Amino acid sequence: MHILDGADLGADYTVAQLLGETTVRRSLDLSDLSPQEQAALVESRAINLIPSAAVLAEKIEAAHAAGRPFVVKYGIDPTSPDVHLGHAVPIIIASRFQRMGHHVVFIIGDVTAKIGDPSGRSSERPPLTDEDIARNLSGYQQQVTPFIDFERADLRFNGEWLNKVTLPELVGVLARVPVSMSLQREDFRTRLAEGHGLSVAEFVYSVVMAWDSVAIDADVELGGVDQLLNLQMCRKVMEISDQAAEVVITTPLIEGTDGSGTKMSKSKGNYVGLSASPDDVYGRLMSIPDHLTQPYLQLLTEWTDDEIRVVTKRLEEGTAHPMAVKRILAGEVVAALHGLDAAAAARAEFTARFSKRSFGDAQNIPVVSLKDHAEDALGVLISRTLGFASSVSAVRRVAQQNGLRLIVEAGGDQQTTQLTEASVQQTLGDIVGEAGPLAGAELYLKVGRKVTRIDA
RNA sequence: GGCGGUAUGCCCGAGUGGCCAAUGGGAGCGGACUGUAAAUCCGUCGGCUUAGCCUACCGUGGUUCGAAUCCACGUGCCGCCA
Repeated sequence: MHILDGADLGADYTVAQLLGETTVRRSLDLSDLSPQEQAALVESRAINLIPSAAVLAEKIEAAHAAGRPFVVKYGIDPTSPDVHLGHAVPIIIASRFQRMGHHVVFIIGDVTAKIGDPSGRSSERPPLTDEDIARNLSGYQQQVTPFIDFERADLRFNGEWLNKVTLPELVGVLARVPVSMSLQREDFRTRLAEGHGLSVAEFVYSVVMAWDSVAIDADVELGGVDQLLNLQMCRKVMEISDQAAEVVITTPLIEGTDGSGTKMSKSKGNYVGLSASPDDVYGRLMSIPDHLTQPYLQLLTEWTDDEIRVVTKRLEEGTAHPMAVKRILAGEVVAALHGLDAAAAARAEFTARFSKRSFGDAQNIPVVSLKDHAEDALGVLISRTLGFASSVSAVRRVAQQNGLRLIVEAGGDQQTTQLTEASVQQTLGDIVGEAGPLAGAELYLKVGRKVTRIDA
């Protein structure tokens, strides 16, 4: 994108133009790329590509020559109802395969979920029930819809074939899989060494999921790097079953928004949910440390390596502001999930609320009606009604630490009054009353970094 | 099945009869500084009608003027043996 070279990356119109271009890309047809170009495009975002990009290109060519669909497998573990940006990384690769004209098959592990993928686990995890699986799956498809065209993809439950596997079949395959292959895994060895449980079911998990690859005769399988060992087992089992081993592609795990160096995960709270609101997605991305901007751009957008290089260079030279680039990233992700208009709106909201610190322009602030809550004690209102704090004591603490403020905004002017701890017990009506006459002014209540508007 | 160990606040982890709402670290929260950054510094971190009161150290009973701390039983987890 030529715009990246010279333009002011902080300007709204530049960003709008840029996002417009990348949005077109997200649905761009890639089927006219040669097999080699396709392989290279995929390789540029992968950590492992086993055995090689050349083999991937050959397989694409062979499928084309034989007039059969080229099958890309992606396994969904229906263990959590929330999908976040970390999951989006391989999904985006799947989207590219789809746009290259290939056949993406999502495998929903209804049977394997009952075993529980042991990868990276330090202890056994509880198996899921059928209800869990159904609930988790229902949200999944909806959440990845921005990336995947489900009209053209397959969604299959592995119970379809796994429920029919006979014991002799299973034993037949297991007999040819060396135990050492699983024992080499560090996570298993650690668990055994530390005396944590490891069930035989978990031990053969990878063999069971490999059955999926055999069942659909996969050409390629995608997964996060944490899946590498499982994916290699898929290759092994396909060979045992006299099929051509699939090409394994692993994608990086993105670091969490807190910059702690650990991967994005729900349990650490350092994630951006795909179903989050535009403002939330934008805000969470703005809070990532600067050094994550570049990897995020690479893994979550359709930017080319060249484009990322241009921006990185400008950052080093100081001709682009780190925050401006991060705002573009935030816009990219919001545009992907919610569309261009939402991205522009989130950008404007962010500017109004945090950069100009004028709340009048901000749209999505919670509102409290003075009429309805005049008799409510402030502390109760903030903790119960607004949910800004976990308890009245917490509100009290914020007040003690000068975080509780009443803001009167009239025209462009702001007047801030610090509220004391005593006011936590006063009613909202009394506090507003003390602020004096308010003709034509807007009232805001600030609790730490959270804000609410008070409507007369 | 036998023997031994262990169980503390969101997490890790001190505390072995009163000075314990409980040391320390992490997370969280607030303030300063900023780009709602990051890093840093300071503060805070059970609840409530907050100079006070209430509920808490796996559960239930007990000893004691007084227990997170001692005893009994139960439960979970861990180790060794079978």
